[in-house]
Amino acid sequence: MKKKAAKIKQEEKPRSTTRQYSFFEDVYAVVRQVPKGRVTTFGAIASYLGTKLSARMVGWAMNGAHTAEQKVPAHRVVNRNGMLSGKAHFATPTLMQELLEKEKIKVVDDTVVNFEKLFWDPAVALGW
DNA sequence: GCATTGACGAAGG
DNA sequence: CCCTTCGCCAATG
Repeated sequence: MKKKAAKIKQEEKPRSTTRQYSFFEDVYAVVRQVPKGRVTTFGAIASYLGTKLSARMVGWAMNGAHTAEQKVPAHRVVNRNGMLSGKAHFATPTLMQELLEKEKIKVVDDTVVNFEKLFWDPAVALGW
């Protein structure tokens, strides 16, 4: 992977509007690294990127995920409850769940079963 | 350029 | 325990 968000923390980026993608790429990079059969949360990603206080931005980044050139396994990203909060943003309301089930992840009532066990923390997996 | 919104999250009522 | 409010920051109207 050419792009990595491994050491964004030390990156001192200007808050200029010139960023355009920096933030988004970081999110995509992390999400793409989520192992199959695992899930992560907006908060975990946000925290890893150093913007834990604004998990919403991660959501926004995901909003543009479908326009990303490279696929982004957005279905592996759920909210802190393990709920498929973004399922409504997929092509079909059931697509997200189907993709997860394809990875052996059980989904009941729009929530990932054994979410705590399947939770993949980028801060830990990628090395904080 | 101000107001509203949003795939979140934590706290308060 | 359910619902509302607030914070965060970028995008959009």
